[in-house]
Formats: sequence, C-alpha cells, structure tokens
Amino acid sequence: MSTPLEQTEIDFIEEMTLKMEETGLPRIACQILSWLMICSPVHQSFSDLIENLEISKASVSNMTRLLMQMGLIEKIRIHGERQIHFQIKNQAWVDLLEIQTQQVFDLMKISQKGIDLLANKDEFNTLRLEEMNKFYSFLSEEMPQLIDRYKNS
Amino acid sequence: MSTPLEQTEIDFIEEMTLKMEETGLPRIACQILSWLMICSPVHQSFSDLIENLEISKASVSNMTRLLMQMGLIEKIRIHGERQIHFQIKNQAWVDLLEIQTQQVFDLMKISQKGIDLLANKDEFNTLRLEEMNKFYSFLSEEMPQLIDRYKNS
DNA sequence: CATTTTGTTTAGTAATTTATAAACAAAATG
DNA sequence: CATTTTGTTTATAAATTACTAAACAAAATG
Repeated sequence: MSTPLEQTEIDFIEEMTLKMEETGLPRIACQILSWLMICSPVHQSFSDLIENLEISKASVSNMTRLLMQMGLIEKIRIHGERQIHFQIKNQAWVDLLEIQTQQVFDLMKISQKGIDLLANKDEFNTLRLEEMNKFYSFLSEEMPQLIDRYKNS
Repeated sequence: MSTPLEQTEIDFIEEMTLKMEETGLPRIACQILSWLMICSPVHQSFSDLIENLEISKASVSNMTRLLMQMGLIEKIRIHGERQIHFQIKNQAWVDLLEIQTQQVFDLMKISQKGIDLLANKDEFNTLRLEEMNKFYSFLSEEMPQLIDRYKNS
C-alpha cells in the first residue's frame, strides 16, 4: 500500500481530467494521464495506478492500452521489478497534435469532393465549400510547418 | 414534398458525417451540417431538413440549436416564407478553430499549475510538465497569429 | 379570435459507452 | 512443475447520450 494522494494532487488531477474529458477521452484515461503528469517517481506500476486512483485492474489494462495507442504514454520495465510501469512519453503533446493534423487533411479532401459534386451538377453555389477548402488547405500546409518550427526551436 | 437526395449527395453526407462524428458531435448534427454544405439553395427550412434527412422535428430543433451555439450555422428568414431557414455561416470553419484555440490556452495554464505544485513539494521531476507547458505556450502564441495570417490573405 | 402552421420542450425508449468483477491466460518464482 | 503474481479478456451492470413521439406554446393566417 502506498500513501494516499495529497489534496493538491487530487485537485490537479480533477482539473486536468475535466479539461481532457472535453476531448472525448474516457474519465479514467484522463485520470491516469493527469496523475502521470505529476507523480513521483515519474513512472507508475499497474498496482500504483489501481491504489492511487482507486480504479479497477480492468480499467488500468484498457485505458493504458488506449493511451499507448494515442502515443501519450509508454510502457517501461524497471530493473528488478516484476510489474509493468507506465510513464508519459517524451514530446507526447507534440506527437498528439501531429496526429490530429491528419483530420485537417481529411476535411480538406472532403471539401474538395463537395466542390466536385456541385460541379458535376452545374451548381454554382460553391462558396461554402470553397471557403472550407481554402482554409483547410492552408492549415494542411501550415500546421506541419508550425510543428517543425517548434521542434527546431 | 421535395425530391429525394441523389446517391452522390447521400454518399457525401455519409462521408463527411463519419469524419465529423470523430469530433464527438452527434450523428444528426453532422448530417445537417454536411447537407447544408452541398444543398441548393444554400439555405434549408425546418421541413426541408426533416424530409431530406428523414429525421424528427425534435432532432432538427435540438441539433440546429447546437450547431448555432457552435457558430457553424445561422438562422435566416426568407422573404415571404414562414419557416425558419438555416445555412452555413460565413467563415464557419475559421471561427471554429478560433474557439478550439481556447483549449490550448487552458492546457497551458493547467501545466503551469502542475509545475507550481511540484515546486511546492521540492520535487524536481518537472520535465514532463515543462515540455507540455512550453509547447502549449508556443501554440497559444502562434495559433492566433496563424489564423490572423489566414484572414489577411 | 378560432384555426392552422411552426417550432420547442418533455418524457420515454433505444443504443452506446464506461467501468467493473470474475474468469482466464501467461509468466515468474521457489 | 505447482503456486503465486501479473495482466487480459469476457460478461455484465451502471450511466450517459441520442433520438423520437407526443404534448405544448407561440405565431401567423383568414
């Protein structure tokens, strides 16, 4: 058994969890992520997570898998310890935005399909679609550049 | 009664709906949004939406309200027509990103709170938090500039 | 001002998602 | 190789969300 979390830690987890839930991530995934941002040591074992966050073994198994798939955390082995440990990945947040940028690209493609669709029907009211396509084309070009600029700074 | 949608239109709505649902928006909101991107005329009445998308009156009422709150569509009155009409707002997608940029700012603030929390505990493992804070500070500064650059282009 | 049309709200159902307990599998230890 | 520890999967319960029908309210028409 580990010592229970301090109130300041609970408060931080709650605040960050609330914000991260807005992105659609399940509550427990957000709690794990938030705790991993402030825990010491920086890595936590399976049972550390179960005890500190008072969540089930199954939730830890499922939500850590989800967070790993998203590229936000990673599994590590600690010398001499049997249990898997988890920690926040380096540059996790940068990687996340890079993945999300794919969505921008997809919306650019979809808006182009819309333009083509109206063209085939000799419909000229393409302003909505042109606006959308122009903006997402801009972002598809600029976002990777912005991220690169950050990485090289 | 209006003429039923063409298959190409149905396909477009389905594709864009699928992509937009990834953002957590309800299915019917996505369908309305997608249809409003390609319909002619560009504005659609309450019953146009009901008939064309085969959805309930209540869904139209609730989901158009949601889309208006998000700033993606607007209500308009058509001269001589009793029914409310809806259409995509100008620069809807630019406005949407501007709102989402608030989230970046919030995460910057939260990561700063985490840094302060660890400092108060004389805990020096703040790399995770410093990385997050540095990146979201960068984005809080750069995203508004990027959007401005788009607007003035 | 009674009637019809238009739109919102309420109440209930259906469907999905979240979280867990329990069963199971795999791996490490003695 | 039997036992314990560790982690995953399955089945289910709980909670939330999405959607609609029906009741209701408001506004326009004749």
